[in-house]
Amino acid sequence: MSKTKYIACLLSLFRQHGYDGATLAKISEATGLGKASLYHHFPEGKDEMVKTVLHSLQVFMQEQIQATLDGEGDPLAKFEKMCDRFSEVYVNGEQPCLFAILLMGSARHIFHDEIKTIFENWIKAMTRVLQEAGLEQKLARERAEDTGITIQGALILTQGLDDTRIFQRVMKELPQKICSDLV
Amino acid sequence: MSKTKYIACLLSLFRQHGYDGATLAKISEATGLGKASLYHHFPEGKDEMVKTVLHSLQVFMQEQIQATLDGEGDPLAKFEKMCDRFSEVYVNGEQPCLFAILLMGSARHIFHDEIKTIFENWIKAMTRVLQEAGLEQKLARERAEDTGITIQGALILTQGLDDTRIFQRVMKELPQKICSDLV
DNA sequence: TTTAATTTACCGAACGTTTGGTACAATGTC
DNA sequence: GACATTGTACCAAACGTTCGGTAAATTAAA
Repeated sequence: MSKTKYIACLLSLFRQHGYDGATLAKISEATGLGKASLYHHFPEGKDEMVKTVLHSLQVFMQEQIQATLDGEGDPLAKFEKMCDRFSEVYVNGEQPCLFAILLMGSARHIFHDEIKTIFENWIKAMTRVLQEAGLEQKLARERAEDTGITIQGALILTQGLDDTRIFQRVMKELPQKICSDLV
Repeated sequence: MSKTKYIACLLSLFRQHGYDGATLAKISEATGLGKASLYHHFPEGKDEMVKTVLHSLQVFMQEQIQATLDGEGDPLAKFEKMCDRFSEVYVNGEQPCLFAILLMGSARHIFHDEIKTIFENWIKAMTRVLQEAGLEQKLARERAEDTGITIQGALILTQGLDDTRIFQRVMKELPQKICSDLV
């Protein structure tokens, strides 16, 4: 199994069980790797596994989300593509967000800086789109924040009410809502 | 120390450290009770502690939030009062939401039903207000959901970006946003 | 009103289990 | 032969939980 496969496996485990819940025993079983092998690939242990997963998510955000936002096309099309990507990632709200899981977990302080950077870059990319579309700096930033808030909140409520229709509805309406008053 | 004090102490601990992070050792230290004594007050252990805290939060939601929404006054005033209560509870976004913490944690399945009920009752109460204000059933329900989404999302983003101004801004704007087109 | 019985609140010490992590020899691969 | 990879065995520390038992308050019986 390749390193990429291991990372995908780890991401799945951490999303399912959280940081504390994803024990080395479970990780060992899911990857098919013994403990010794896990420590061969991730010498610094569990924290390194999480950081590796976070790094791969940072790359995903850069290559898939920010690239889309910074690329060609009208704002509406960009946000629609962004929402499509997130719908895939979160499987229509069925799966939670690893960032939220880590932020709400016992090890939040260990990974906070990485997550903060990822969030900040994401919000900034959205802000840029809205500024280019004619929105004043402050308003653009606020609307970008509101977009992030909506997606994260929809994931929480979808989990809480156990109803993926909520996430699906929100993601369908979101691009229009962001761009409704743009020129 | 009274049972009420213990519950407040437990709530604080679970919000700070999460379900797994709040170990019996920490709980023992924070409450001043020995581990064995904790099992006198909560015979079923840690899970019972969480369930007791959840029950107290359910009471809070009923007496403070739903009572406000079901009471007298215009919709805007009701939602303003609701947002004020949440601003207190979450200390302007500095503190996370226990529901989100539990939903994102390893023990989510244990407490999911309780949280679902609390969420559902909250959303329903908001829906009622918006229906009485003239909104059609489906639209009222969706706007109530969006309100819950906004609050939960604001808490996540505030934690992630480590900036309480986000939560404060959102909570200030939210009541107007909900009621802007009501008769 | 004293005394006996019971309940309530509490705790130190230990339980068995699981945790993340390590040492090292064995195996595969170039 | 050299080096990456892995299985086996092991560890100390921490986990939630339970045990046996004490001190004080409450209730019942005399």
